[in-house]
Amino acid sequence: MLNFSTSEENYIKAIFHLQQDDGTVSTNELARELDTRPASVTDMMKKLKAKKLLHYEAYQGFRLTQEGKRVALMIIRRHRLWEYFLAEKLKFSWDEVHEVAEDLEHVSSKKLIDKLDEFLGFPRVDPHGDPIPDQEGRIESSRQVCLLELPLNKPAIVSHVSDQSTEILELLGHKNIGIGTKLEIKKKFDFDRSMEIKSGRLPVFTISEQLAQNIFVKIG
Amino acid sequence: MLNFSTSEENYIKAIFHLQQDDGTVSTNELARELDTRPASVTDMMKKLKAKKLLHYEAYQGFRLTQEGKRVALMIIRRHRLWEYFLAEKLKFSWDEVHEVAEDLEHVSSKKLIDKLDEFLGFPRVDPHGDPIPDQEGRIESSRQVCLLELPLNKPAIVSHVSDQSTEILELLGHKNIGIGTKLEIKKKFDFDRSMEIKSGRLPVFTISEQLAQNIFVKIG
DNA sequence: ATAATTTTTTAGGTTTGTCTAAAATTATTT
DNA sequence: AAATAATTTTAGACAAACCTAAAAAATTAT
Repeated sequence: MLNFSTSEENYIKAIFHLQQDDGTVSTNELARELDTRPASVTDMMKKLKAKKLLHYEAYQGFRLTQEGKRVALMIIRRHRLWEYFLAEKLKFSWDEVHEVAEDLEHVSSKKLIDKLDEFLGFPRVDPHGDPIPDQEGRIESSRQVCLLELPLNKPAIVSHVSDQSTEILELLGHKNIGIGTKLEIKKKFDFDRSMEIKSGRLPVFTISEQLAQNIFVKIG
Repeated sequence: MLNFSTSEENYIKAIFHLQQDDGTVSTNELARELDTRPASVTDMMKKLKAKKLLHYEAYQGFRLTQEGKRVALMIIRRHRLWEYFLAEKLKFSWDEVHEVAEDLEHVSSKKLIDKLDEFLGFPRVDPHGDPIPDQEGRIESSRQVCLLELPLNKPAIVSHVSDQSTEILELLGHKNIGIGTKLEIKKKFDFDRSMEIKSGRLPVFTISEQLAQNIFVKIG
């Protein structure tokens, strides 16, 4: 079990997130995601290829090998366990955990992470509703659907918010939507794809297409 | 409040430990402590001087400025809080916590550390008996004494072990000595400065001068 | 006080991870 | 299919943090 630098780990994680299933990732895409330059991406891709973490031929894009995916899942495991710890034990608020976990995830002691997992009671999802990979890298694929696709009047539970910017979190906070919120769609408007939502005993409120796009729910 | 690299932090911490009170630290000393080369030390000393963390003139040795000490105490605070967390919450054994804390201590979110402190109940000493600096960098100076200086038949409590090598920890484990162990010296031999120790209801046992040198105790 | 030794610094090189600018390749338009 | 545009890679630099080997300064011994 090799060890990787913080930088290498950030690249691996970003590729994992960009390549859903078997898609291929482009240099520009990855540069944008990591806020770096395409030339830097190419340099790193060569290094990760040499370490057999990537399938990569010049100009053809890249995707993780099995080994690369395994490494990515371990980084994600660390990240999400720390997020859970920060929210659950240290009482960090939902929107603060990500940044701190970005640092903690690079501390790579396996024993630390497995003992943390045990201490936390083997949680299955992090505070954003994302599943936490187990020691073997296995991940629970929960059948969740984008709020845009949720049928009218079907109760569902918010399980994930894909964008994690301060702006979206502020808006969600204002509308009292968070992971675990139960809601249903009362009306959809074709004109701007906005929708009216009913949640608990709050009065019905409206959300925009852009917002709905970033909210994912689990249906019973 | 500036941020420092892992490497800078390790140098700062090592200097703090080598300069008790107002002593000055030499290039070779520090290189030995950090397992690096004297030339590398000189490079870093220039950098830390430029950042006003060090008093340093070529060939004259160095010591931390007030600001340097403040930074050192914050790193030590992080290190010891994580050690406490690892031992107390994650059930790491005494001799495993140091290595992992070496990594965790470089995650520099102040909020993280203050919340961790609170979560742990504001512990005053880490699992090795070393005091934990508070948010302001204040440290409890407990009046402890080296076992070599403890008078005969005076009960004392083990509060600190200065060497933390696996070898010494193995020996201490074997003799059932740990932080918090109550003991007293029953006999001292001038020939080799070895001593006979009585602890709890165990039979009297002997320890060498080298070992006694590394054990510190608190006297009632 | 001078010579020998030790310590410390300088000079110059390496690796990792980044950058800019230019060249090569691929994709898109006309 | 050729020209234009976009993407990707190469070439060459730079900063951080380390190294070795040689020079400079300080210390110790004669």
